[in-house]
Amino acid sequence: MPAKTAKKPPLPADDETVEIAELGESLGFLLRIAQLRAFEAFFDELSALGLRPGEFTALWLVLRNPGMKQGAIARSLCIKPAHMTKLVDRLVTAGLIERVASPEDRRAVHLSLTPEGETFAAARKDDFLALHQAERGNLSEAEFSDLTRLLKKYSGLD
Amino acid sequence: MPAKTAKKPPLPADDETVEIAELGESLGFLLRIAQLRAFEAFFDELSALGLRPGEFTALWLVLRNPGMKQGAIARSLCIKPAHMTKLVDRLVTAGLIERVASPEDRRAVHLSLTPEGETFAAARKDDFLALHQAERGNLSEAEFSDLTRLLKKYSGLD
DNA sequence: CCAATTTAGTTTCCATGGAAACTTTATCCG
DNA sequence: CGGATAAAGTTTCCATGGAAACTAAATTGG
Repeated sequence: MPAKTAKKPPLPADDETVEIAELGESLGFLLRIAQLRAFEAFFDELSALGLRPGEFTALWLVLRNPGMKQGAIARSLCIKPAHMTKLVDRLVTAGLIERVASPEDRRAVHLSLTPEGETFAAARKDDFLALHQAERGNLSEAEFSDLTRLLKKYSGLD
Repeated sequence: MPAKTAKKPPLPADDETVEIAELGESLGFLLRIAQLRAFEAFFDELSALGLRPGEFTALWLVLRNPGMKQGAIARSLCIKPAHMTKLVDRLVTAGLIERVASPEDRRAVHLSLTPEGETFAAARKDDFLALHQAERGNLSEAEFSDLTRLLKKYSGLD
């Protein structure tokens, strides 16, 4: 049986070692795996919050942009309108944010934190910073900053 | 109406420009946005294929690891067993791969390409390489290679 | 100023993918 | 050997998120 040359030691073919081959250069694949890791970090750190990643992110953005229209928040997070409606519903039900009808445009809705939401965000600020540490994983500070810079450039967020 | 100045200068608050703030340093957020871009690249390039990213990836791995057990493929792609069953079902229905009962372990299933699958993979090899180009997007060769290296390290794929 | 178009958000429906329970087979250990 | 446990896949059910159709309101062109 021909030795299945893996990258490091010339492994004999066992029935578990899979040759990833070109996938190791596939950005789509690597991004998906990396996102799984990042989700793990999120839940390790913030599972006690009762918020999922999307909800947490939206809450944070409302904190930083009080009174912004729902659609503007959704676009900046690349969340589709249909999804945003449901996400905001959950945050409203949780008592963290509120919808305010726009005086100038009666179709539009402005989002802001409730007093409970303010309290919640203030209390969780440290968790958020801890999350950034946890997200770094096994990367050095410099590697982490390279990685975020490259991802921003790739995504067109510069 | 005030001119809506672009992203850079210290903007007065208009009702569309959202302050991303700390999210710009959140790896989870950046990975999600980057993955959306990568999906766009995939569909721009390979939409005519009739395969979704996961199916395409699984097919490629079976091509590179013929006869491997279904579970081993699933683990290496971080696909859960339940999902893998459905994904393989679709590829079998499409006539591209086949399940072969294992002679040593009657619970296990080995996957391999059908002749149609072989033909398909051979014909699409160039598309796969073109996809890698498309995935690079606006990154230079060096940046792309840095990015994939950092993602692999972060994901523990070294 | 009114019809046509566009926009904000919601609703409904569907596809993707995970969790848990289950079936069948293999392994472990007394 | 034979019961307990573990493992490979599958099935069922559920949560997440997108597409399309819809409502209501704003804008635009004639």
